[in-house]
Amino acid sequence: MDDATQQDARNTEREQRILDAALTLITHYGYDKTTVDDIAREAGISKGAIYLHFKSKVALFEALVLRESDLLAEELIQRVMDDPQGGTIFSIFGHSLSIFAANPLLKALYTRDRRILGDLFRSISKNTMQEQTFAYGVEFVEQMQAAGLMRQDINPSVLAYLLSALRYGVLTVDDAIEITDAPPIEAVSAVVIDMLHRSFAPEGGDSEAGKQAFMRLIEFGREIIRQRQASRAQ
Amino acid sequence: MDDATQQDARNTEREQRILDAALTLITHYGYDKTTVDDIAREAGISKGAIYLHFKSKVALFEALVLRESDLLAEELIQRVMDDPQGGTIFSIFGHSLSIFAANPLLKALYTRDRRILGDLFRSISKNTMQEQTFAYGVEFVEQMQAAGLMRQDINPSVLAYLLSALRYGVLTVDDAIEITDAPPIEAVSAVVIDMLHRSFAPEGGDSEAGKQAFMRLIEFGREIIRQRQASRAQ
DNA sequence: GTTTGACCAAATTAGGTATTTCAGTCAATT
DNA sequence: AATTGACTGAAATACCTAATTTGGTCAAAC
Repeated sequence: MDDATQQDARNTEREQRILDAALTLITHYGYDKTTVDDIAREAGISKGAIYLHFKSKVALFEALVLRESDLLAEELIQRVMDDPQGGTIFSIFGHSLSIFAANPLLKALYTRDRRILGDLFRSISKNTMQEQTFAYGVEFVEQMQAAGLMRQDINPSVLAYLLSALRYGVLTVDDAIEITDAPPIEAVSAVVIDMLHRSFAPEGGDSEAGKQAFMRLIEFGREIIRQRQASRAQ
Repeated sequence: MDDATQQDARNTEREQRILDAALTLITHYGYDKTTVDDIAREAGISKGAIYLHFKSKVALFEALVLRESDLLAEELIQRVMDDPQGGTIFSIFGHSLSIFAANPLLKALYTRDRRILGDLFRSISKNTMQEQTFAYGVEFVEQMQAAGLMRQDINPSVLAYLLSALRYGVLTVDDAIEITDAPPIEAVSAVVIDMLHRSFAPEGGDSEAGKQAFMRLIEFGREIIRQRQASRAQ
C-alpha cells in the first residue's frame, strides 16, 4: 500500500467518524441544536477539519443521508435474500418497515419529523426526502402490477396510497396515540407481510415470471446503489 | 306544544346554531384563533348569550366534540347496517375511516392536530381524545377475538397496533408525504375492508355466533350513545 | 325574563434592543 | 502539507415594555 492510498484510507476513515458523530448528535438533539463544533468535538477533531471534508453543514447532512440510505438499501437486500419466505415485493415492504423503524435518521426524514430535522423541514423539498426513502408511489405500483408481482384488479393509486399510509402509520402512530406496550416492530412487520400477501399477491401463486421480475427488481436496486456510490466518489 | 316545551325547543335550536358556528370556525381557523365573540357573531347572537348555554369556551368545545362524536357513531351504525356486505367488524373499521376522514374536528382530535387544537393539544390528555374517537386498543381486539369476529391465532397487541397504525396513517399521510392525485377515501376504505377481511377474518366464513356477536357490538354502541345523551340532558 | 355589549383583569402579542450563538474563514501552528 | 482554533458577520435568541386581545361578568336595555 503506497503513501497516497494509505492517506486516502485515513481520510475516508475520518470522514466516516465525522458522519458517525453527526448521526449520534443529530438523531439525539436534532439538526438545529447540533453545532458543527459539537460534531467536531464528538469526532475528536477541530471544526476547521470538518470543512476539509464537507463544504457546509448542509452538505455534511446530505452526505450522511446518502450514506445511511445506501447502508439501508444494502441491508434491506441482504435481509430479503436471507429470508426463506422473502421472494415477494411484500417482504421487501415489510423488511423495509423494520429497518426504517430502527434507523432514526431516515425515519425522521421519511416522516418529516420537525423535532429532528429542525429548519431543514422547510428547506428540503418533499420530493428530495422521498427519493432517499424508497417511496411507494403510483408509478411503482403500476410497474409491480405490470410485472405480475401485485394483483392487477386493484386501482394502483388506491394501492399506492394504502401502502404509503400503512408505512407512515406504523412509523408514527406511537407519537400521536397512546399505545400501551407496543409490540416489537419485527412482529408487526411479519403480520404486515402476511396481510399484504393474502390481499394483494396475484392469484395463482408465484409464477416463474414473477420470480424473475422480483430478481430484476433486486438487481435494479443494487444498480442504483452502485451508481450513487460511483457518482459520489467521482 | 305548551310554552315551556316551545321555549325548550328554541333553546336547543340556538345551542345547535352555536355549535355549528364553532365547528365552522374552529375547523377553519383553529381553536386558538377562534374567539368566543367570533362564534357569537357567526351564530348571530351576542357573546353574553353564549354563556347562557356554556359555562366556558372549553366547555363549549367539549360539548361540540360530544355532539360530533355522537353524530358520527350514529352515522357509522347507519352505514354499516345499510351496507349489504356490512356485517363484519372490518366493515365497521372501514366505514369509520371514511366518516372520520370527512369530519375535520374528530379527525383533528384523533390525530392530535396542533393546527386545529392549538393550546388544547397540551391540556387534553391522550386518553380523553381516544375515548371520544373509538380507538382500537388491545382489549377491544381481544374481545373481538373471543367473540369469534377476528382470527385468534394473531397476537392481539400486534393486531391492535396494526389497526391503529393503519387508521392513523390513512388519516394523516397526506400531511407529510407528497401524494399525487390522492384517491377518494371511499375507494381506500373499500380496499382496506377487503384486505382486513381476507387477512383477519376467522377461517370458515361467518358463523351464526359471529353474526350475533356483531349485532351485540352494534347494540352496545347504541347503548353507549343513549347513555351519553341521557347524562348530558341530565 | 331575555339578551346585550361595555367593561375588566389576565394573558397574549408586538416591537424593539441587547446579547449570545454559530457557520464558515484563514492566519498561525504543528 | 495538514490541522487548528481565534475571529467575524449574520442570524437567532433572550429580554423587556407597551399595546392589544380576549375569556368571562353583569348592570342596563329590551
